[in-house]
Amino acid sequence: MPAGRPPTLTEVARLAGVSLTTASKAVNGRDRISEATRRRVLRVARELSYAPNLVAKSLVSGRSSIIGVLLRDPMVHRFAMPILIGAQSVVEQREFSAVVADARGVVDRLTDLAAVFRRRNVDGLLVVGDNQGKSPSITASARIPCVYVYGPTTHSRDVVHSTDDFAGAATVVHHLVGLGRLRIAHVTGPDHASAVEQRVLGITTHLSEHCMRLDGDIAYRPWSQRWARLAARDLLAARPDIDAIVCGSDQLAAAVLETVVATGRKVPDDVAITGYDNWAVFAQETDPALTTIDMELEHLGATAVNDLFAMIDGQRVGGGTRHHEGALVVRGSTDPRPS
Amino acid sequence: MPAGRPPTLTEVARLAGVSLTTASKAVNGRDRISEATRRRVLRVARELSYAPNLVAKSLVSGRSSIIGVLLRDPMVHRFAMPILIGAQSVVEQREFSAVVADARGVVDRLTDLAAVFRRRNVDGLLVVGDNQGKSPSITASARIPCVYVYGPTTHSRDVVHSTDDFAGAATVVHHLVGLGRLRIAHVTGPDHASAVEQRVLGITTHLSEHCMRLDGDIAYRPWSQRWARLAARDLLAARPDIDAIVCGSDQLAAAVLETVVATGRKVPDDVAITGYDNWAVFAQETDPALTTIDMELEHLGATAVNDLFAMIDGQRVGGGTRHHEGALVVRGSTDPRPS
DNA sequence: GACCGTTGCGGAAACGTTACCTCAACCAAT
DNA sequence: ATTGGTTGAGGTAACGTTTCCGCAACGGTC
Repeated sequence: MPAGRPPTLTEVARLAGVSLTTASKAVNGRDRISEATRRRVLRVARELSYAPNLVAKSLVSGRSSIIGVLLRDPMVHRFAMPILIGAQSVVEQREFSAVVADARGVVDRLTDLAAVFRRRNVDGLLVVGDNQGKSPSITASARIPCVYVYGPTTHSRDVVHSTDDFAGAATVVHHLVGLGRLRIAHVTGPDHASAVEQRVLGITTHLSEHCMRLDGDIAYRPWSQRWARLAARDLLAARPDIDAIVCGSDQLAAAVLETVVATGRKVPDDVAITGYDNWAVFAQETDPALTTIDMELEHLGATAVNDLFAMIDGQRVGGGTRHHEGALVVRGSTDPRPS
Repeated sequence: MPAGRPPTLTEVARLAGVSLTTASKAVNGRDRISEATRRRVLRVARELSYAPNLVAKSLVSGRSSIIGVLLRDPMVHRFAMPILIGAQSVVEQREFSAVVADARGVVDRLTDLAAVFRRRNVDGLLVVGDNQGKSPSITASARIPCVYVYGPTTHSRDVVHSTDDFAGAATVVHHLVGLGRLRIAHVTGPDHASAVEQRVLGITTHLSEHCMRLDGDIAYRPWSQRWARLAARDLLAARPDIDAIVCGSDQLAAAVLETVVATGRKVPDDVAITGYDNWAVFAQETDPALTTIDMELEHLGATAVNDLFAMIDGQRVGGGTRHHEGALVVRGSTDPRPS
């Protein structure tokens, strides 16, 4: 029954017998309007199922209630999506929309994409980076509020929300030490990745507080089960009395666990194993399931966008990096209790 | 050095000594303007690094050069992201942008989100569904071009781009039969999923063309390695002479392969194993790696958006479902040649 | 009772752009 | 030389809002 074209505020005003200005005040909750008139206008608006043309609104106000989301590298599918979902939920609460683009790993494109978004009057930019290395700061060239998530930038005063890899890894070690594990080894990703580095630091720092150290050399490997299996085999050969293996990801941990079990050792009785990421298809599918760190990426995305909105609302938001600890998820690979 | 506010076309016109209208013609490549004037205007535009205000443009033209992307259920992370990437690349080529929202599995929200997008003047809608079941058609209520991807809708005349699960599964079987496999079993996902159903149909149809049939009962299981391991164990016990196992996903196949190898059988010599999805973290990490079907989701997304643009451009696009076959990727789990 | 502040409402401008129309100048054909 | 079509250019309306300002009515205060 509604006409082909959606109703305009002018039509609402005419039907309600008021001026365009008054109708605008009514629907926007402005003052200088009587309660009776407001109700009358709102009733007509509802009848026509009027909805403001956000484009026009944006033009006159200079604010679009759209934020731009820039994905540096969609290769990190698995991590970008939860962040996006978390961000999206906040965006929606605020009755904003999110336009999304990805730079396909070409960092220079971030600046170009930001420029396009600016022509669309976006009110802010969320840049989803990469915890393996730094993303270029586009804050200066963008001239609108920018928040970075899941990865550092080249500019230290940028507002960055990152996972706390140091603390996460330390938590894992704390858990293992609490269980009485003494000979702990580490199998992880490539050593040039900053997340890997931070986690190693977290592990070694925490261990040395207990006057302990990692057993054997740290196995820096590609993020691959194939390599993890080899690493585990080598490790068990070199250090047959190992009693815990901290892995840099659930993907690695799944392969390590499989290999350890294949040697006849019991998990967790003989060797406890931990992962990182709480990636369900790995963490919940091994036998026993993996103790791991959930980085709470949805929450990370949501928090980052909240900061972005604060900046959009004109509040002063201090620069620097916010670290999100994430949560330890204890499962059978370290804890023998039935889960 | 540019001023705080981006330059407007009016400013370009004034500096170039022409009227606003003429400047508009120049930058938009309209006719009724001399080549000399156009060049002069363009030069000034470049100097000021003028870029049209897309919001204003959208308001007057009624077209925003934005498309809306609706995710029915972000749970299917793994599949939605490549589709999004593929879609995005076409969107970008056309100098469009994409606004994204997800319905978090609540299908009714699709309609609401579509309404919000319409207030933003989006020129079309891409609905990313789910190959497990039907998504509600929002074509009628949206009143703008709609294309659905990765999952059927409730309305048969909708433009839908889907993976061809029937053909994909048939291709796999064809490959196995060509390798001389005679006793083929099937381990797959839950039987209420339409993709599962189609694949089973593809398998059985193709087999019966060769006067063959599946060996043993089809194992319908959750999408889980845990269940796949059990299924494989049962299968090998019931049919110890099986020589091929077709799996409904790489995730299942990885667990099945692991279990088969654990019984001392050689893959592919004794038992060939196939997956589905070409999900790298599974398909390329087993030993040997998995022969599988790559659904080419990026291409699927791109093709769907191309159709959407055709509709936006006013071309008539016939309703119905387009099936994308995907590609067979042969690896060591079926083919003994070194890869 | 004159004055002033408040309240309710509407007129008009502004946002930056495109589309439509008009107008003058020019060239070619009658 | 008049006509008629084409070309380059500009004036103006329109898109749907919000915001600024003005105006009338009203109530209270000295």
